Amino acid sequence: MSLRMALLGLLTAKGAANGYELTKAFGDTLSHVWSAQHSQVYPELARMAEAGLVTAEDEGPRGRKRYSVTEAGGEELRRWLTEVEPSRTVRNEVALRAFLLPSLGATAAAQLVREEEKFYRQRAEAIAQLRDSLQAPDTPGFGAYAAELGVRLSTAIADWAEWAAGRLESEAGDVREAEPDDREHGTHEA
Amino acid sequence: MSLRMALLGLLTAKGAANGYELTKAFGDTLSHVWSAQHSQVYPELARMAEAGLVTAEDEGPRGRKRYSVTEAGGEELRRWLTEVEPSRTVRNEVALRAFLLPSLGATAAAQLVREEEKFYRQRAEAIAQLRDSLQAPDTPGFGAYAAELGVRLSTAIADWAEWAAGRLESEAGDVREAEPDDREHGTHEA
DNA sequence: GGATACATGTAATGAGTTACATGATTCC
DNA sequence: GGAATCATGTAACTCATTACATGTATCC
Repeated sequence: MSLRMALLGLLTAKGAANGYELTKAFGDTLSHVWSAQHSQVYPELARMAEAGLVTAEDEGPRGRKRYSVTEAGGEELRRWLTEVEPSRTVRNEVALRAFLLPSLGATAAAQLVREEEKFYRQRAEAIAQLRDSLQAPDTPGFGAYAAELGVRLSTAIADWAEWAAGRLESEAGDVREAEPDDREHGTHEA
Repeated sequence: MSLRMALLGLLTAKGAANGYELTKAFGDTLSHVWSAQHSQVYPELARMAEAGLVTAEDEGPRGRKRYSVTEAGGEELRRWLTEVEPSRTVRNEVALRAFLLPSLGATAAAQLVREEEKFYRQRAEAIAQLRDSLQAPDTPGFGAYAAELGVRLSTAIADWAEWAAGRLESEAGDVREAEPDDREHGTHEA
């Protein structure tokens, strides 16, 4: 249902739009929230029209179709938000990779998380910019709350990666230090 | 591939295990990282055995099968971690609902995010407890990095919800204040 | 003997990705 | 006239959920 709700929300926020425009939104503004390809969007819009949640106003310039939310569509969105229990299923590849880190050596693992840090630091900045550009204009608040959440989540991942990298690097250092050295015969052990 | 890698990782961490045990791990320790049902786990293990990533030692007490990672399996896990670009696709229902919030009134929206805050505050605490229980024992570090990330992400969501609720509540208050009052004709406007 | 947990599967359906396919308009 | 962008679809496949189906060991 989430894709359907995302589409209803987008149409509520932007007014009428066609599938192409909605698909683009999943590629830019909505990319840190939800994603979908056009091959998923077009059939879903057709099903939604059949269910009476949107109306299709056929045939603009090229074979395009302009969709708008119906009253039933708005109602359905409100119902979903307030009455349907959010899906709490987690399927987080970053976290999965974090879980698997110990199967790598400390050095390789540290390198990996350093890259994660860089990526999410950049993403946080990009979303922050988007959020700030969202201040006054068109739609009342749409995107602002999501952008704020995006910034906080990306920052949290980057901070975690920084912490993990530090830990792994010191671990790698310890191992190196603890290794026997040919030129010296240390008397203390780890 | 993620499910496959999660299974390889679990088997690396725990040593040999059967599908039932692995499925349970997705329900508790791994639930904030990745999830899967037994109907997905059993066929995947069979495919992995066929691909030579794990070996199945048939027939324990009840028709059970004990799986272990092969050398090829370990190699495949390392290869995936270091050479395969992580999937950055975001499909986050919390963020989606955040995006859709403005389609609700401020009061209803505030109530919703207060519930989110409560939920994620509790989740953060639960994972923190798991993390702390993970200190010394069995597997070297498995789970510790993921748990730390889980705590940070859950806390970030709870903090965001707290912030959003505050904002929405003051918005709701402003609206109420700005409304004309019968007993008084206010001279100042919002 | 009955409930609960252990243990493994398959089938139908839905959600999502990648690839195939087509055509119109606009900009240069 | 050719490239880029607009615009919409379908087909094959993979991944995930829900429901159906079956049987064993253990605890009380």
